[in-house]
Amino acid sequence: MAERQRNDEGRPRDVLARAREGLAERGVRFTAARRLVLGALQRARGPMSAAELHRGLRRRVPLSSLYRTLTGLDEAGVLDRFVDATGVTRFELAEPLAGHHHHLTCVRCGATEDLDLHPEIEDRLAGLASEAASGSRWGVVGHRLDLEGLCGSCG
Amino acid sequence: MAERQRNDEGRPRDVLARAREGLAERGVRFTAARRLVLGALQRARGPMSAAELHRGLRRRVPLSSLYRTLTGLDEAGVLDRFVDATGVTRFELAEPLAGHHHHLTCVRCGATEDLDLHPEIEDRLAGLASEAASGSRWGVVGHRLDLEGLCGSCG
DNA sequence: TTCCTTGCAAACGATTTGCATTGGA
DNA sequence: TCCAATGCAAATCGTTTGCAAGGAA
Repeated sequence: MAERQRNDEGRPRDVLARAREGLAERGVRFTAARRLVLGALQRARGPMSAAELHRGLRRRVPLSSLYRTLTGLDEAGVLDRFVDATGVTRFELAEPLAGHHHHLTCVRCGATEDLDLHPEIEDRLAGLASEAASGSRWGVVGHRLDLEGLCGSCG
Repeated sequence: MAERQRNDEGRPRDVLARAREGLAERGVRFTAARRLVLGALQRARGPMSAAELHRGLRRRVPLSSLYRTLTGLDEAGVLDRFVDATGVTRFELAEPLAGHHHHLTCVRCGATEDLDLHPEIEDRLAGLASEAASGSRWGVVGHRLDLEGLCGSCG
């Protein structure tokens, strides 16, 4: 349950390779800071905030630079970002790299872990979501199912 | 699809009555400002931000007071709050008052509309969520399914 | 009187930006 | 050489808080 191997593209080599490509295409350099961030996100058990990354990285990268690094990776399509239940932005490897998954989030502190659903459950969910979307007047581009609970420290 | 009549407790009278009770129990007064906010939320088609309420209210209530009002109503159990995709906090009548529902949110501007699912879909979703939760090591207290799309203005 | 509630201004925390400087292809 | 990347400080934005003044029970 600790291992992370959602699909073949989730392997480290591919992540770096894809990242390098995506960045190159946009004329964005593949610098040490960006490599560090990608490494940290690969190792993480869930999406991380800028502050968490800032604490975690070996080489000290100023917060403002970190934000710029994250924005660059995001725009290059290598990262996804979303705002967690406490209002802070969290980053993770983009879905094509990390694989489709969901989140388990702590309603009290915002801690967030990845959650892989059984493929059969995932299928049923996709069905539900599209049924639900069919009635709507907006152009629906996706869905998001998060389970909310209390993490180890807050529980 | 435009009407809002999720369950019997969603009726205006009950909202005010329940609010009055909840507030009284906590020694919180049922002031004009609080009544105004509840009225606005009842009329809304979806959860509102403090800024939106601030613009919308007839009597001009300073933002800081508005936040305090909202916090009071939240603590009295009359309101629910959550952080939207753009990081701003949105408020809506609490689930026991407004009925269980989901949201359709604009990934670009954060605009959020209520979305009522067909009861049968809702049942299937609840089943899925509990199956998904059963594998987790956290104490799961709920789930949240949001559909993401582009609203009328952003589409 | 006794608390709760207001207003206003100042404080906060997360994130962004301006600008001068450094560094890599 | 040149343009992107960096550091640092200052600015933003949504939200919260301190404090003195106003109001209702």
